[in-house]
Amino acid sequence: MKIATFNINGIKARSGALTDWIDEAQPDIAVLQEIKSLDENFPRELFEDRGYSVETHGQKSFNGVAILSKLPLEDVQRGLPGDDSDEQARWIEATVVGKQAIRICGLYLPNGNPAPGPKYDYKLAWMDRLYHRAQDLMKSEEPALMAGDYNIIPQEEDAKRPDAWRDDALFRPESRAAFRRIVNLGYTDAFRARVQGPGHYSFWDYQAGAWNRNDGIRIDHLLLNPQAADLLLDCRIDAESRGREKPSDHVPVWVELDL
DNA sequence: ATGCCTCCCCGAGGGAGA
Repeated sequence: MKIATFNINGIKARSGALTDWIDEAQPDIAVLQEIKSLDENFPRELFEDRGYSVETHGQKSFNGVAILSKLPLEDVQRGLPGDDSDEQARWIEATVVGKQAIRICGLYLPNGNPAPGPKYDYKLAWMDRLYHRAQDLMKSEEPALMAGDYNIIPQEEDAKRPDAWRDDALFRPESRAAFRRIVNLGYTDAFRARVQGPGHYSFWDYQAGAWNRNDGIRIDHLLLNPQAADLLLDCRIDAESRGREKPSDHVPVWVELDL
């Protein structure tokens, strides 16, 4: 089973690039971030016509996440637990049953810039809530995966120019420590379980020819709990899609699981 | 890079992204 994450930077602007990618990559499941759309405005028929079930958690203009799945999506939950006053649409999860069941979580972690400041405080508070959800998924002892735009550069090797990101909310020590605190519960960064070394990125800025200079960062991740990591067959970044017409600034990252 | 694009709002130009 192929499970992908893709920050599409607006469903309205990306419907063509997204359906092209889906038709070629044929993911069984795709979690999407930054749909920037209300649920009622999401063009679900584009995906239903291709055989996908569609669940969205959108908001007007900003953020918004979705799950597409060729198998039924069960027990759908919207919103990350831990703060009922949080109105930003950044979390959706559902269960999919293949050879066995897996809990699929799609997330759009706050950017957090400028740091320090209230947006950075929100990022770290959100990551604390994520830690608690990750803890519960660990306790379940059932396969679970948390995939999305983490807005975290885990290590220096995950940026072409780490010094340019030193004071950025994506790379500050507190951000990386909060990410490691979650990983250290026992999660596997699927990409790093399959590919080592520098030069592998999932985001390139639209500005200053970042793509042409391969000036990227790796911030889109799939974290697997131990029961899901047992099933890991492969993990890849579809970097090539960044060079196409009207691309997102992120590219898809996917795992193949023995499910 | 306190911002070189691109997205969204809609019908100008500002906020947000990373």
